[in-house]
Amino acid sequence: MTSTSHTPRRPSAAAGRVDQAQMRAANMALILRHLRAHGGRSRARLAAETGLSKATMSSLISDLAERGLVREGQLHRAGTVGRPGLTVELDGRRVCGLGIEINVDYVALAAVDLSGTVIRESSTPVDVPRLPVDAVLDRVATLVNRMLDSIREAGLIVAGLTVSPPGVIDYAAGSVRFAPNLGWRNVPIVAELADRIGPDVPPIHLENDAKLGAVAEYAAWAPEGVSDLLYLSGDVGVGAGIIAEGRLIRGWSGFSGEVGHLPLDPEGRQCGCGRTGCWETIVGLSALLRLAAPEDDEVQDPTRPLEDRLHTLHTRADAGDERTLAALRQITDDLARGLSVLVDVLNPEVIVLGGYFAFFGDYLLEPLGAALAERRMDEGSGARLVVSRLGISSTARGGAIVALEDVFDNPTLIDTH
Amino acid sequence: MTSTSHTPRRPSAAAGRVDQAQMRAANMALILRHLRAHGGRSRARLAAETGLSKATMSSLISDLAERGLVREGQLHRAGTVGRPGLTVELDGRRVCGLGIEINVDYVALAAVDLSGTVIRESSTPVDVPRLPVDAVLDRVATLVNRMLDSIREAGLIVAGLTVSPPGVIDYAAGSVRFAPNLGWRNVPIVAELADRIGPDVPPIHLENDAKLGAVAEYAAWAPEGVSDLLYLSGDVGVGAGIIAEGRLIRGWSGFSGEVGHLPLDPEGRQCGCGRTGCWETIVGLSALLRLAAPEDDEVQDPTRPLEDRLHTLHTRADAGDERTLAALRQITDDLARGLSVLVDVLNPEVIVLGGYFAFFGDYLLEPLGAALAERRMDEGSGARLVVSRLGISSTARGGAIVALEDVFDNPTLIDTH
DNA sequence: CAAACTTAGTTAGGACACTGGCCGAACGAA
DNA sequence: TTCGTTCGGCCAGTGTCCTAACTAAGTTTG
Repeated sequence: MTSTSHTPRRPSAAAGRVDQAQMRAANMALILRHLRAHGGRSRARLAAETGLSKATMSSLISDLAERGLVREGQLHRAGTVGRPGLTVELDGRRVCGLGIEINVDYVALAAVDLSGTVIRESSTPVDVPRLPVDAVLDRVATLVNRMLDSIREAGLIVAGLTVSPPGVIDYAAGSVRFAPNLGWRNVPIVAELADRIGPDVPPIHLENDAKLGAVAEYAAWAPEGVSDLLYLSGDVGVGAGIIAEGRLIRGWSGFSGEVGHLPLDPEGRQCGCGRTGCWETIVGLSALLRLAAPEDDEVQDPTRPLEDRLHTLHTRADAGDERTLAALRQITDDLARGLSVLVDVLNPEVIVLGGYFAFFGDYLLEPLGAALAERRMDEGSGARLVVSRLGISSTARGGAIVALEDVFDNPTLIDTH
Repeated sequence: MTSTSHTPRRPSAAAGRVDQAQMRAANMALILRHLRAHGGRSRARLAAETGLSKATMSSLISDLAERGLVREGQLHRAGTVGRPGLTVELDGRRVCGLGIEINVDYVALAAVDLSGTVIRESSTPVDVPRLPVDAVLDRVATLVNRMLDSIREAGLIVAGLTVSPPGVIDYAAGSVRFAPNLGWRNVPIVAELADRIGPDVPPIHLENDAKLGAVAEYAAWAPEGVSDLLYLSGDVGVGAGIIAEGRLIRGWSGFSGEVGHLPLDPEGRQCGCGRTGCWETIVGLSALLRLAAPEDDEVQDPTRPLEDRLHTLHTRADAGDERTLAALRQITDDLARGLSVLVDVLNPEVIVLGGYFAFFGDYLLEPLGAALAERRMDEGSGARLVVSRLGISSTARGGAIVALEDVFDNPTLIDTH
């Protein structure tokens, strides 16, 4: 259990073998997922809905209860007649996952328990680019250890950690290949953190922010039956997370959804990546600020907190400031062009806008939706466009969920009390 | 077994339940896939490689052999000492799948057996747009019935059919929603064909051509460990098929990979779809012909067979004709722009060019590869660019493979001899 | 040339997971 | 109070995979 796992899962022959233990684990997993998707219900109803027999259901539920993953709730009157059942529901008091977002000027942590409740959350200002890598890792490890202690004191097991650095990840090596905004290059973050976290290191996963955003949003949409979702994170950089048929699509080497550098700007501005015409040069945060205000305007002052600056812009838009509104219109147009590409390629059912796009959702959503609808080739090809409700914490939250996913895949990973 | 299944598989709670029969079926499926991916080998080696015990392997193999899915081959000397093992390999003499491509001017059929061998192939000229829908369906059914009879006479079971119309599909209804080049609208093709094929109708699947091309190509690449592949079909229309982590990505309603209408033409030509600037207006077959020759040139003569016209163009290019070469260069540039979008979004390991792109592979491949490599953000983000070797039959072949996939998913669908 | 060794495949016994039927418990309705 | 319904537990039965021992068929060694 102290092994660090950071490689993306690949289909492999050995993994496919099924024996009785795995059969039982798979059925236990089925019950957990069913409870997560549809909420608490009686054993009898679970049996009917999953197709398992009542006897098996009783056995599996008592097994899950011994592991502290489910608990019995109140009596529940299903119909009008007959003996009422005892509600079985996910028990959040035993297991949680922990997500760690390392960003340019802060480190955010979020712990989510098995029932999906955020039980711990923290955000700590850290000037990452100015500090040596070692110092940052020490700082992160301290924050993580503190939270681990607090969680464990409360009697919970941490099923896993997910670290999310803002940059290009080498999954196989468990390292950050390149994080321009941090000034990091080839940092073996998984091994370094594992060394600094002790003595019991939960498995450490590594994933990028847009993918984790997609996971966090998908957790909210899955109960409604959505299985194809696209998450678009709007920050200085722009990235997408893709969920297809309920699974996170990572691509061959984890670079799926790198949409910030799609060549979509006909005027071909210079991008930080060295190429020209990248999408994020026209819809990224810098583009909004540049379009909405002159260089010496307060919203372009990097010493002011970003949230305040966005708030200022939003207030101006609300007051009818023409330049701000024009900037938002421009962003909308350019966003629509890129989104229409993503819709054509991926055909998602739901598109979730995150980051600063979410902040300006009231201005972007409607015209964007109209622009997309206009391009619709056919009923069914259009997507529902919504705004993230998770805010800044979506990355850390998604990380926690990814870590928990291991338990939902195989509940027997958690030992009996 | 006579039910027609055409809906895309969706994750569902009931499907997840595992019992002992499914455990055995899953292990049998594992063996079949392992044999398909790695070729014939002894029971002992299969046991070691899959993780199953030798005893279980013996039992499963004899079960599979009774169903006619595997057979014993020659003695195979693994090491130097010890008893030599008997090779177990896929047996193609019992089961096959049948793919049916309905195109504008022909209907192509391909039957592929369990071992991946194409055992029947046919292509029949049919002037689909000129004929009433009923007449076309009658004609298709006749062709299918004839091939079914021939296959069944040879003692094979047809595990399933896959029909591929060139148009927008309604999976849920099993119908062709709109096929502009055929003049079809709302044709319930699955039900109509099921009625006309008798008396034993295998399950009928429905899938579009680019997706089937991807499936057919993936079948060739999977043994090399590729699990993320993009297939790009180049015809008058342009479409993509996406394989991610070994699975065909259909999108929410089956419209994934509709890349022909990506807004990538800065000059914004009018497209048949009603919008402007669609990718296929600059890289589709019509664009090549328009760029390479004047309107009254023989290559633009629709009465000549397409293959001849392409051949003419290729000969001209070989002879150094400047206009043809310039056209190919232009196509290359525009193709690269779109492909780079797809690479950024999907991060495939392999990109397979099909259709007319494959025909001009010797001119397109190298400059395209260079253009993509130039845009590479990082090692690992680049994709291998190759040309399809399957040619025109890839759609029908992919259809046959899709039908066979049911057997690879659950070998117990095939009864004992 | 025969005994020892090595590897392949089969057989027997055991552990274990799901099923199905039966039973008591708990409740509403008559 | 009695009947019918539903919930959940219990137990025997079936079937799967696993381990271990065994037979089979070669090679190597003395």
